[in-house]
Amino acid sequence: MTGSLPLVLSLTLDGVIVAVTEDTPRVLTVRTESYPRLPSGPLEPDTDPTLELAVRRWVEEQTGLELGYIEQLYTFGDAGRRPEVGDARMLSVAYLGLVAETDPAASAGWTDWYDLFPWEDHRTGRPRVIDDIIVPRLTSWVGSDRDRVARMRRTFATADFPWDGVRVLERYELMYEAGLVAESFVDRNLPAPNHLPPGVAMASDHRRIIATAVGRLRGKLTYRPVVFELLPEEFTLSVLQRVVEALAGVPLHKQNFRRLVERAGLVEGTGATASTGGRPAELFRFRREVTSEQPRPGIGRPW
Amino acid sequence: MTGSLPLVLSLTLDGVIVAVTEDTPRVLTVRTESYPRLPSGPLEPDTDPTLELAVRRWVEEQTGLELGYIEQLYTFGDAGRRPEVGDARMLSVAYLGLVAETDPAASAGWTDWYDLFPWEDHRTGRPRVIDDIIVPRLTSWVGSDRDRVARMRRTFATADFPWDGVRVLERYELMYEAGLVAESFVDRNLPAPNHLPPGVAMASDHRRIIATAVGRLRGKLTYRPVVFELLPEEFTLSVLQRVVEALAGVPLHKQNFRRLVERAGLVEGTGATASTGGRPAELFRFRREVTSEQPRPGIGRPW
DNA sequence: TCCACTTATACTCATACAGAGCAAAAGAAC
DNA sequence: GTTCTTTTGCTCTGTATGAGTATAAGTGGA
Repeated sequence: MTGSLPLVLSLTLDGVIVAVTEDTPRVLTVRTESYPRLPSGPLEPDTDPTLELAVRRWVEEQTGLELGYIEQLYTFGDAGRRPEVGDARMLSVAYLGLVAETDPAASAGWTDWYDLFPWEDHRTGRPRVIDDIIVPRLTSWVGSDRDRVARMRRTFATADFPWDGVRVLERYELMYEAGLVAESFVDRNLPAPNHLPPGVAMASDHRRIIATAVGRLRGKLTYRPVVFELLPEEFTLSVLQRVVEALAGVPLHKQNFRRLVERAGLVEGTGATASTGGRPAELFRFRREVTSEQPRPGIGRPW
Repeated sequence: MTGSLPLVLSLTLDGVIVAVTEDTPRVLTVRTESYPRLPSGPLEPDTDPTLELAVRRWVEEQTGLELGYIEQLYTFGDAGRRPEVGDARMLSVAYLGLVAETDPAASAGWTDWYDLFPWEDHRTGRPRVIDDIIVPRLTSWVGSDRDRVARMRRTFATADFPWDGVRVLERYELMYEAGLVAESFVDRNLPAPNHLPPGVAMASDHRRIIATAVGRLRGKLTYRPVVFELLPEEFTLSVLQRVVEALAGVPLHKQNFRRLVERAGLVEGTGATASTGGRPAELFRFRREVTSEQPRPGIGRPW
């Protein structure tokens, strides 16, 4: 037996590619026979000069999309994170990318954030599913464990705690531990029960990775002008607001949002207008110069 | 020749372990014949269940310290990040740990942040080295390149730009590119010139990793109560303030700092006092409960 | 043509909070 | 006691945010 030593360590790159269309944030996924997965593949040590370029390569190969903005998200490397693989130790470095939506190759498609995490969309109020299904089921799992009680309160905003859009991963992990997502069972080779709360499952720990990405992006919105990566060259302030709301998952006060964006010098009017069904709206474009003018541009933290 | 195939991929874990004593933030380093390095070592796929535990293990083996708080920092994996290694592709996952200072084993020691980055300490005003040495040398390297001009302005706060303590990595990278740190030369097997700005060099890209850690920690201070990991059980508000100032690298307004900390409910008095050379100060302790009370505790963002 | 409706935009007001400084309190050193 | 040092309490001001009111400028239908 020559040449094939057992692989003890393998490194995969996962891309969480986000776009927003029709007020819905979506993530790029690859279809499989079972659960959908993120575009991903191993690092080629000899030909991929950087991890980032490797992600770009895999995403393009599997979905046909060329990426613009991209940043490293997290490295996942716990033993048993992919029980389906067995002997090899899987490590994966996940990246977050943002694109203005375009059509991917046929083998790929877009999956709505809020199909993955229905409890995360608070734009039209607190989703019914939280108090109708999730909190009751969590409550019985939590029992009288002080720590679990605190986690539930803080993540799902029970007992007067305010909702914090950034805690996406904490919420997912709580539900995972409590056996409220399909992955809790799949990972242990158990059949998923019938009456789980809604929420599309994904392969491996990809839903967890996406939860990390959603939280990161929501946080970043408030202190870096990343939204503009998701928008066309020109846009109305309402469109901008709706994209931000879609990502943040909460509604924003329209007048104050405008004030914030304009005061921060993030945009400049183009003179042109777009008809909207009501009074026509002025078109704006992102002022790339803010980066070199303002100390830390971003869309404040009203949310 | 049997059994020794070329290693194509190796995974190392690096720990950036921070402590603050005598108003100086320090990072745990291991002495070597040449440049000091971070405690680090490869992942043992069969015995390290998680990356985090592997870091803890390596740090303890090499320095004798047991870690408390720890979080993942970044994964470095560019080809050529360790030119000294040659054929193997090195990947490293860095972690940031915080401890109340104790004595490490003899082979290890503490290195001051501000010996590594003398330009980062603005507690007693803008360091002379910036305008006397760094900015002049950068200016000639920058030339008329628009992008470089903007980077210098934003990172080193020239031309009325405010100083941003978080941009530690950006500053280090600018200096690296401009050939103002020893690593620029070491990495290319060139002898380092004599008249570099002050700043202790480290092995491999470890100074870059520490720069990442410093920036991350400075940022995190403002929205998570992490300082307390570095403090003893009981402390005066002045001690707390000095530790925060040491990390942030900027002076804080004493009265406002107190107001902030107390209003946030981060601490509670113990009744006891400590003599200080002036009026005795009350001793406080961290209120761990804030985590479950406040939505996002931290020490505001006055800095 | 006029009216109802929709969306965009301008402005106001109360409150909270950050930045800055003054002043008193409580000990130590002499 | 007096002086010095550090802690602690409090005030004042400007600015940013949260929330709401009012007006502008289109569309579509009666």
